[in-house]
Amino acid sequence: MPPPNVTGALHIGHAMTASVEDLMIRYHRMRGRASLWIPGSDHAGIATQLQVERALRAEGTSREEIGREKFLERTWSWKEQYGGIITQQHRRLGASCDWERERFTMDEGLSRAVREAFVRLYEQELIYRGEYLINWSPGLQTAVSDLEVEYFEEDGYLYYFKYMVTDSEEYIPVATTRPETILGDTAVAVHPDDERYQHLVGKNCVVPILGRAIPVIADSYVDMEFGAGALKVTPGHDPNDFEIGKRHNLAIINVMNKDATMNKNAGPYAGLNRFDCRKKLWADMEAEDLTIKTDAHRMQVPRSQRGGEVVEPMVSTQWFVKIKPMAQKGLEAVANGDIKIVPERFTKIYNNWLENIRDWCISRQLWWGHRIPVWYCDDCPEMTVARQDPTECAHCGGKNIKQDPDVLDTWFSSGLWPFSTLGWPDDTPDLRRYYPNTVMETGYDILFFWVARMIMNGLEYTGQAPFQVVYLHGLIRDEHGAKMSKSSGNVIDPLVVMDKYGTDAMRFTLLTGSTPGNDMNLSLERIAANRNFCNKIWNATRFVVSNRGTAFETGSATWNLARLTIPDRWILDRLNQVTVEVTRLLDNYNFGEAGRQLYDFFWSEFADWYIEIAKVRLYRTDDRAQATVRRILVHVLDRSLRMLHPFMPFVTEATWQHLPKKDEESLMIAEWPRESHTAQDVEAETQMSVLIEVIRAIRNIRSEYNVEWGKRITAHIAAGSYESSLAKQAEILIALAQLDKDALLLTDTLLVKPKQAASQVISSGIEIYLPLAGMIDLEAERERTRKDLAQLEKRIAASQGKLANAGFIEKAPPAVVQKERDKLADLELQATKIQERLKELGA
RNA sequence: GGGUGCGUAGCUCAGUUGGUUAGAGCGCACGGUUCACAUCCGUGAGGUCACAGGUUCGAGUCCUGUCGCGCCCA
Repeated sequence: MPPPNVTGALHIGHAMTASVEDLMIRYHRMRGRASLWIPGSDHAGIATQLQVERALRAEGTSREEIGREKFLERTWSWKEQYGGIITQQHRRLGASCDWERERFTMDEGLSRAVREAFVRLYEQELIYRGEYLINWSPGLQTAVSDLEVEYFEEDGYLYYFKYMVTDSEEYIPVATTRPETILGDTAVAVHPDDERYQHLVGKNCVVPILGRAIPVIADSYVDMEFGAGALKVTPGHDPNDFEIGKRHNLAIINVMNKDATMNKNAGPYAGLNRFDCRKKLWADMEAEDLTIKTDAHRMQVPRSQRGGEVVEPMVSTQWFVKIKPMAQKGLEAVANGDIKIVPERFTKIYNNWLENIRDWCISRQLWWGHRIPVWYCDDCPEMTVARQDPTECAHCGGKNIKQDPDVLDTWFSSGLWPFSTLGWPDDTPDLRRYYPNTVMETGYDILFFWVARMIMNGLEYTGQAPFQVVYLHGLIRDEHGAKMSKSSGNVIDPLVVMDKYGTDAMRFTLLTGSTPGNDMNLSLERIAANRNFCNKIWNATRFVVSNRGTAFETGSATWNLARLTIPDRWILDRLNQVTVEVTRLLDNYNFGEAGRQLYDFFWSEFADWYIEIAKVRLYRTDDRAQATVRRILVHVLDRSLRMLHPFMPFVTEATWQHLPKKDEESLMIAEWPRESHTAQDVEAETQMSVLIEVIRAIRNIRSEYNVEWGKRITAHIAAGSYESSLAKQAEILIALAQLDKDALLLTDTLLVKPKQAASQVISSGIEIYLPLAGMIDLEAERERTRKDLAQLEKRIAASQGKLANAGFIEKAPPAVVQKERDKLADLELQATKIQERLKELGA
């Protein structure tokens, strides 16, 4: 289970994650596989620290005031107080994980894993400390990784100004979106092919106001079309400029303090914040006639994912992981099939990210987290990096050592989750048994943050891919596709949903509402519909249980085929098909489709038809027939509940407990239905579809003529070759179509067709006449019949066209051609009957 | 700029390797107090599958392009 933030509250995304994972774990558990699902939470460095700091502020103090030790104590007690909330909420979702193995990223064991990981990487020189341009969050006062920065398109200005060439009246026009960084410029760059400025390359320009001399360089990074066609280079405050600076060996000048005010390098602007400095500097430049113009401009503004303030690229000394070698292994593991990503299209995204990855800045200027296990020595320039806290410098033996004050990125520890939770670095029985894991499931939004890092870490530390399959689910949006956010007030709170509609309804909605990897627009109407489905399950069970009698057992005994009626055979056949289909779909991670098929089967076939048909036999007195139908009702219900259980554990368990059972105690550990290998029962399918069609046709006519449902009516049916098979279902037909038992006329052909009757022809040319005395409007009847005929003729024409096509006959599979021929024959038969009827009606 | 997903009924979405008349839920219309269920039952209306080409005997499904929306990366 992806560890949620320890201080967080359950949101709909967690509910989605838990639902999908619980579905998988329950499914595989029922199939008898060793299934382990480890819950836990991560310490969420920044988020948690911010919350505790807020609490301190409310008390009129601050973390600086109480000091690091007190602050950590305070944070631990915060964790004790609030950390349990989300696990309780997960229990409510029905998450059947292994609660005894619950872990927390700052646990002793997991912390030891972090320490081990860091030291190993350091020893392999995959970890280094360096001064680089990082993303600095002035509000949070810490560095953040590239992934923690989000870019927003915002309106700004493009400022055009003059870079005066030293000792000359000439200038190079330059455009920038951030004039305050002019103060840190160390070059002006032009494109090597740019004829306008070639003669100036090698000369110097003068930094406005400050008067520093900086070189004009040529670099093909410059876009001649953009802005003024030349670029000011500020290696200290822009990532691209930083790269250019490295290429040209430029000086790096940092003009800002850590709180984003200008420092002494900014000369007269020192002390101003970055935005005030921008205004003042520009005004001063205008006064000196160095400005050209300002244009409105849409630009990409980097903002902190947490605090939301503008992130400042700044040069700073931080710890980094040299990620390329690890990324390479991560790419290979997916390329060679050791790891499969579902849906597959995310493989490309994963590859693309790893191919262009940059070193990972792992140090954070926070207190809450795993402290970096590095000690600096006052007596020598060396550092000590150790698994155990050292008391002296490993190099000179000096006692004056100080630990690095920073902590590690939270993802550094959660990236070890697949094995650190199993006891790594120790060689534990759990690690041996359950590592590598089978499936990693999570939202695609943390593919990079977490999944990719787990893969790289797993390969690096254990030499094995940490899991075989990565399944990514989509994100939940509101009913119109907008992101849920507190500010727009469209957040759906899973706790509220569970109160109102029940956990099962919410789970089923989340699981069936979309396809793998695709976002889902969640609406309350849909949840309500699925609550109704829960109700359906409940009531269907009530019906079956109240009718189950006492004298039978469930089980896998084979059926006495000779005793089964067509509807019996049909529902068993359908059950078997659904079992095969649902199992296949679940094995292929098509959870939504599996759920939808179960829904349709249970409601539209089992409840709407089989149960209704079953009543006919249950309410009459033939004991043997009753026993058979009861047995089938229980069987189909039992199998359905088993298959529905991973989707909706509560209602299925509660209902299933009312069914007769042998030695299985709980549905949670009951056996998953096995498919029977008997052949498809085509006969039952055909006869049932005819029966259903006849019933529907009669109901249709009744509805059109507004015949009261209570009124039993006469029917004459010319069923052709279906006469005898339909006759066997007469009782059902009478019950479900509300026919007058004594007036039903069922023959192969009708010698005398009732004139004053509503009629309909259905497939196989079966004719249905309902003599509705005094209700028939012959003109309306002619109209209806004509309409039927017109539709039929359209289909006949289409079918004939197909069969007249030589290419179709030759190239299409024979089965498809035969099917088309059969269809056409049937349509033509129907058309003939309808034409006869029209003649009778005098049209 | 690169990549990727989506565009199917009024709304929210399915549609597995191309092959009956393209489906569901909600909504809508009409009718229902049958002893599981009004959180229900029955019947019905409603779609040029974004657009334009192409491949194919056959395209919602495969290919190319266009338009619109979203996301990721730069």
